Order: sequence, then structure tokens, then C-alpha cells
Amino acid sequence: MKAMNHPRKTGRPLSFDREVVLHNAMLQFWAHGYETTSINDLTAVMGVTAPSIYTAFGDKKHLFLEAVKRYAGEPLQAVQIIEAAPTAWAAALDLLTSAAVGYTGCDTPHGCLLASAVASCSAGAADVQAAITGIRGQIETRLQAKIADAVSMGEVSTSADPAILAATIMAVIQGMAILARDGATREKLLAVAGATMAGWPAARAICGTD
Amino acid sequence: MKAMNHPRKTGRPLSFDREVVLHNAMLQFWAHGYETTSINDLTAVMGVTAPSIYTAFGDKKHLFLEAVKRYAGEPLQAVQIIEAAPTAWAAALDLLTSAAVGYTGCDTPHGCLLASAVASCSAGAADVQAAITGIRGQIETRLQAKIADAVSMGEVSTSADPAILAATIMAVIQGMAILARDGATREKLLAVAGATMAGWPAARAICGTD
DNA sequence: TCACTTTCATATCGGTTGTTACGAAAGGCG
DNA sequence: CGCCTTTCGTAACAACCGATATGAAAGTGA
Repeated sequence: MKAMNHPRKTGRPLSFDREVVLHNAMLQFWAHGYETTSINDLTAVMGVTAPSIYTAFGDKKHLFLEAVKRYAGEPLQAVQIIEAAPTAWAAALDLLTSAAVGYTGCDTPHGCLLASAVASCSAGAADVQAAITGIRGQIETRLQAKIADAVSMGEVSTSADPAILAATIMAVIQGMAILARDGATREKLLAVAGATMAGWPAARAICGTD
Repeated sequence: MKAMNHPRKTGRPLSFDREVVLHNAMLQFWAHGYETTSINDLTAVMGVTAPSIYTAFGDKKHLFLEAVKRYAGEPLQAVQIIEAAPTAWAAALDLLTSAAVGYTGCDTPHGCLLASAVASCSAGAADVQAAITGIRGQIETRLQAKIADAVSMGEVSTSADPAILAATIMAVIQGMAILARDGATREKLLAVAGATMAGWPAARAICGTD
């Protein structure tokens, strides 16, 4: 239980930086998905032979899950964004903005690892798919709660359904990942984010019918 | 050149209905993706042996492309919906509604074949991925044109950017596919569609600042 | 009935998948 | 120096991948 985090004292030392090769594996999964990335692909990108991968990460599934953890953050970066935002409106905007930026990096694949890596997979990978679904669920649940709080505090129209509003924001975010994969620029995605926030329901009805 | 469409006159007749087995293949690709569906999976679902598949459809790639054609329609069903709509507003609503319904059928997999089947694939399937991207591009281009016409005719606010508006609708549609895959109900997706249309920019500014 | 054409089922091809034995190599510790 | 632990590269495993060679079977037309 104690002192498990310091480097090994005995035995042959690791010849590679575990964080670096995990990062490279993450980029490969990001670009080409989970089941559609082979161990051979991983050895090429990570610069490490297959047995070393298995001793360091277990098997392909655990390597992927660790890459997902590195991608999404722990605790989830998206949840941190929601928590840090002063309002639900800001939370939605920050999520959309960070998505637009993160999906169009010049040093990373376009799109979203969470959205595409297991978008479809064989029956044998259903558990991995469920893990990703669970991450999306955590984000949506937390966003929904943030919106519900905003409604009760008068920040958002009481006629707005927090669940639907959160789901809509999630849909735009996931959809932006596909647009980015198809070649959409960062400016275009940021404009989509802006257009989405333009439809955000304000505290009071603004059409004069209330 | 002539008379290529009538059934064969000579030789052993086909023991299966080509349309039926193609439909079953489409469902399999819909549920489990392109590269993540094996020929063995297809033979099981189609009820046809591998050699019969190859003589009837060529190879796996052509079978998939034919399944895509069957899924998306030819001409594209989405484009037909846009053309048939009386207004750009109706086009967007009809697209969103048909997506919400189509992604949550009880006799079909949840989600969208176009959105998930090649969301990520190996480098060897880049051409197949490009074909799907092209389909999305056709839909978005046609929707953008419909919106541009509406702007010039005063149906939509002139401050609205047709490209951004079309991209936003496309993002919601693609995102709804992921929500459906994650288990979202038809009612939830229809509500997301409604919330999205609630943000649609009307012909005149409605906030009283014009 | 006898060619002829096409599809059928069986069995198999070479290549790739994820995964692992195996022994040599590289360090810390006595 | 040798012992011990851990990782290294090589080489291989069974299972599966997409795709076919092969010959029997099932029809049409003469």
C-alpha cells in the first residue's frame, strides 16, 4: 500500500517514457479509433515493441482506457469547465468553445476521440463503448444540473427544460466533432458555437408575450 | 448496353433476394460499422455464404457502398427533404425531425449509419470515409443554399450566415445520432430538435433593437 | 437428353489480428 | 564479483481477416 509511486529500485529500467508513449498511443486512437487501430500500428507510433506495451499497460483495452483517461482528463476536463463557469450560460459557451478549439488543433487529429474512437465497434468491444458512453453521460448530467440550478436562480427561463437544453448542447458538441473530422475550420466551429449560444433561452421571455 | 435490367435467362437462379440480403447487410453496418463488421458477421446476418456475397456485390467495400446507397437513398433522402420543404425553416425542422425518428426506430439500430460506420477507420479505408464525408457535404451544401435563398427572400434574418446556420443544423443532426446511440429516446431527440429550431433566426430581429 | 451458363457449398489461401514464451540484457544490491 | 529483479528483442502462437479455387448442383435452350 505504501510507497507505490516512486520509481522501481531494482530490475532493468524502462527504456521509454511511459507518458510519452501513452500520449502517442492516444493520438493514434484519436485518429484511427479503437478497434481499427492494430497493435502493429501502436508499436510503430509508440516506438515500443509489443511485449513492452503489454507489460506496461496490460492489454489493448487497458491501454485504450488509459489513453481515454489521458484525453478526457481525470477528473473530466469537461466537468471541470462546467464547475468553474460562473453561470450555466458560461458553462455551455466554455464547453462549446473548448470543443471547437480542441477539435481543430494543428498538432492533434481533427475531431474528438470520445466521439469517434468507438462510434461503432464489434460486439466484443461493447464494454469499452459503454465506458465512453458513461463519460458522455457524466458530462451531460453535470451540465443538466448546472442548468437546473440556473433555472431555479432565475438565470435561465423557467420554461426551459434543463435536460433538453443540456442534451442540445451535447449534441452540438458531438456534431462539431464530425464537422471537424470532415475538415471544418476552427473559425467555422467557433461560429457554430456562437450560433448555438444565440439560441440560449434568457431569464425572461424576450418576445413580449409574458 | 440494352436489356441489362431483366433477370438472367440462363444459368442457375439466385437462391436469395438480393434486396433482402443487402438490407440485412445495411443493418449490420449500421449497428457495428464498416471495418468492425467482418465478412463472417455478414454471412451470418445475410444468410448467404461468402462466395455468394463476393459474386453478387464484388468485395466488402462495394457491398458497404451499396448498403450506404440503400440507407441514404438515391437521390439522397435528406436532399429530397430539403427540396420538398416550402421554406428553409421547414427544411431544417423536417431534417431534424426525420433524423430524430430515423435514429430511434424499433426495427433498426439506434443512431445513424453515416455518422458512425466510418467515424474512425484505418488508413486503408480512407476512400470509403471520404465517400461518406462527401454525402454529408452534399446535404450541408444544399441546406446552405436553401437558407441563402431564404435570406435573400426575407424569410430569414439577413444577419444570419447561411453557412454557419447550415453547419449548426448539421452538427445537431450528427450529434443526435450519438445521443441516440447512447440510448436517448425519440421524445428526447424530438425535444432537442424543437429546442434547436427555437433558436432559428426569424426574418426580423425580435429583441426590439432594430 | 445434352451442352451451356450461372450459382451453389466446401475448403482453403496468404496475411494479419491480439497476445505471449523464451532467453538475453541491464540495472541495483549483497 | 555474482544474485536478483525487471525489461529487452526475437520469434512464435492460435484465431481470425478478406478473398478464392474448385467442383457439384440447378436451372435454360436446343
